[in-house]
Amino acid sequence: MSQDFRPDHICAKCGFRSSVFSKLTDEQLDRLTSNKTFHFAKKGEIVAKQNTPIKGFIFLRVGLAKLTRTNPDGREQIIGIATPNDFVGLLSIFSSKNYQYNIIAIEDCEYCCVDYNLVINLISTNGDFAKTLLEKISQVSDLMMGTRLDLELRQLRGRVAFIIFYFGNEVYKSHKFSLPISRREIAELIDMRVENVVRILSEFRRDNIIRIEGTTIEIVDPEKLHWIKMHG
Amino acid sequence: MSQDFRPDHICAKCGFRSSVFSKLTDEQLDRLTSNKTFHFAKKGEIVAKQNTPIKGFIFLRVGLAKLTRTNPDGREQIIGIATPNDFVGLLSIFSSKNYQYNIIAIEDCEYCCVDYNLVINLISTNGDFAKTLLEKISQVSDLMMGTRLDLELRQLRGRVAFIIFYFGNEVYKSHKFSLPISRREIAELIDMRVENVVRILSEFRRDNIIRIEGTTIEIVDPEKLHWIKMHG
DNA sequence: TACATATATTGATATATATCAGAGTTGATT
DNA sequence: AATCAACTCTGATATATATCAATATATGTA
Repeated sequence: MSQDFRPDHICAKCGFRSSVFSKLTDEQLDRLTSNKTFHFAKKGEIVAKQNTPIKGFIFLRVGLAKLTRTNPDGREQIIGIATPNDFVGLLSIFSSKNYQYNIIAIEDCEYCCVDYNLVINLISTNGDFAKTLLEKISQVSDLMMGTRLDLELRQLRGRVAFIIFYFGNEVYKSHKFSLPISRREIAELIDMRVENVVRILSEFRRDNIIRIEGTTIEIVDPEKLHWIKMHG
Repeated sequence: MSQDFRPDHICAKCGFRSSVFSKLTDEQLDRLTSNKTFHFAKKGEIVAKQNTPIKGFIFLRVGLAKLTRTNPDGREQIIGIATPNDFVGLLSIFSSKNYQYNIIAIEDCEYCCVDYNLVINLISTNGDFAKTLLEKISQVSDLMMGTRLDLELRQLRGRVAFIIFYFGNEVYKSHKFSLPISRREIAELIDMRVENVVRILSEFRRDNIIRIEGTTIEIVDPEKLHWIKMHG
């Protein structure tokens, strides 16, 4: 985890300006800019660790990260994937002094960390900002909960189709993309076993629904994939 | 859903006073009191309906309610149980104009409904209140998400044990209680089939872990139940 | 009371998923 | 080049869960 203050990075010009921080005054935004730190994380590096103190708000600018949870029995669970311009770990940031999840880069990442107390202060002094933040938190948690509930209804084929669809349509917005996570991680993300992930991917390939070359996946038959996602 | 203004119910003396509304001034609390409505809902009655406009913040005072979701394929999913002094439907209230879930009484309920715009106004004008509300929302969503993730890891026996434990320890705080939901509803809550709920309950009874008399359940062997909850 | 309707229960069977075993593949390190 | 570890893949088998069928029990209602 390297750090770089990058004075050239002005929060006002950042992608976040348009969403959560849109209601801040110029003065407040300046304060934000001078109280943030800029970081890099290489693929595999830990951005935040479960059960360690929350230092600040983490905003993912570039790359992908996974949110994971290590269970008492040692089993790893991936809760979700964070994409650029996401608040990460927003869910638990107000309910606990510690991160509830691990945040781990699954692609090389750039992210900002904004001081916790500054944001708390902004909430108290800027009601519109507080409201915008509430909306954002509500959206994030709603989306995550909805995704988990959707997944629970599906059986394995449907879940695998779901996750391929997700990366193709939501993350990379292309029918051909390089899967950023291993088969094991897919299994951890959609609550199944590695062998079955592999098996079903092979099945999809055999049925000409997808093409697989190394880590690259190409969706050949989106309609069939979508059907499986909905009815599999 | 009957309505009753009950002038004798002063928000300042309500259970909520101590949690979310603790940071309000007396004047603000007065405004709250005069802008809330008081309601009853009999067991089975709908308090709020999925995809209908959000009227206000619903605070459950007495009774239990279930949060449900009707899926495209008609399958019903219970997301969670709301207990007295809970905000209900808090998750999506800021992210959508419509309720994302149904709220249905599973016991006779009393609840308050506070005008949406008033709360929004309080957020903008009272930073400490905004912060408290953020914390509460964060807690609620964290708890719900954690519960879903916990359930996903378990197989059927573990899930059934989980839910009996939940009602005994969290809701009724007694080893003997009357189950407020049907077998079907248990199945919808922990994502399994009615027949298997029944089967596993019978199994628990046969193994002298619980006793069943009609809707009444008595936890006879809490240790064994807890073991199954954790390792089943 | 009698009827219709939802719920509860159990057993037999089919299906879905996990587990186990083994072999091929890749990537990093020495 | 050799080695190791993690990942990928496939087949055989065991286990968990869903489905189907049938009956019993409750619950509400005309």
